[in-house]
Amino acid sequence: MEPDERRDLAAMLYPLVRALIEVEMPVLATQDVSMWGYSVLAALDRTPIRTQAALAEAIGADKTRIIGTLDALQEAGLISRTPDPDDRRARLLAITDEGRRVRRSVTADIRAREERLLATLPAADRRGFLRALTALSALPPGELEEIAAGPVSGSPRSPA
Amino acid sequence: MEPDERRDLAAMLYPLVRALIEVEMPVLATQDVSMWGYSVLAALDRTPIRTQAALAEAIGADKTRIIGTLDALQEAGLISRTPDPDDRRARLLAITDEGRRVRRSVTADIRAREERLLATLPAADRRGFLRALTALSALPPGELEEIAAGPVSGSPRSPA
DNA sequence: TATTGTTATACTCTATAACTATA
DNA sequence: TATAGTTATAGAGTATAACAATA
Repeated sequence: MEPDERRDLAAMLYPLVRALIEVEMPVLATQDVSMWGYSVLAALDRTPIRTQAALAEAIGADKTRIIGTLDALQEAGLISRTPDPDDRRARLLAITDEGRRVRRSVTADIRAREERLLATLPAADRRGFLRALTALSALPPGELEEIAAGPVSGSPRSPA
Repeated sequence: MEPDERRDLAAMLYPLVRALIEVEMPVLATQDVSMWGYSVLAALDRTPIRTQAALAEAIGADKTRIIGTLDALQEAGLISRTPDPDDRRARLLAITDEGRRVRRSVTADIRAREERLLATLPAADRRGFLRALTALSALPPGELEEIAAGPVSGSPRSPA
């Protein structure tokens, strides 16, 4: 048996995500939200956030990059963005009822499409795939790279 | 039990590929090849290809996009690019011995890093993950999108 | 006329730096 | 002075169109 006759993970995963994004696009279009807009709605549906920078970090984006997205979402009434009375520099971010409705609708549609895909896999592989994916994506930022880099020699504490 | 309490596949996979690419970058740098350069070497190591357009298609790129990559690879002596005597428009593409060496070296290093990552997963999940990933990435282009879109009503043949 | 490879152009996405308003 | 948000600028990556050589 040659168990290692496989392509690199990135080589397999890269086209896969591109295809999955293609799948999501028409769903997002029906509700007039962008990919990042949907990502913001999903994050705020889990919990409100106190600053835009924290939100950007939470969804793996840049604080300058999500501003247009937030403008559009607010304009569409899907999120609220109110200055914090205690610190008027910050903007308190929360999802609205309408935003929640849009988010739930999009998620349900995407989930249905994903399930059709996953249904083509053997049950055991499907379970393992989802469990592995959940575990890997739950790693804190940078942790995956560190594990891949391997164990370091020398004392791990007090570098200077 | 609520088996569906998970995030969207793309939401989990997107940061994962970004992290995996981060992992590959330093490895590629040691051999002075780009991501697309490595992709080309991997494709040509499987089989020589008769035209640049076919190569581009094989690695999911655009024929105009890989030209600079091919220039660099040829310049570095990692591939050969000779006009086809039978059709002087076409360029016969093949990997060189040196290209093969570079490719093998990069793959071995990347594989070692990936294995450290996969070692953090339970064996059953790891197997399922790799099997599912292999199956999904083996789908012909566009097939995944079609499966996700679901069954169509109406006669599937002779659309016009 | 059609095709292969190439070059030129534009468009999208992202990253960096500079600016404002609050603290 | 430091921080949250914003705007402006530039860079990378990608897609589209036009072009030269060959068939």
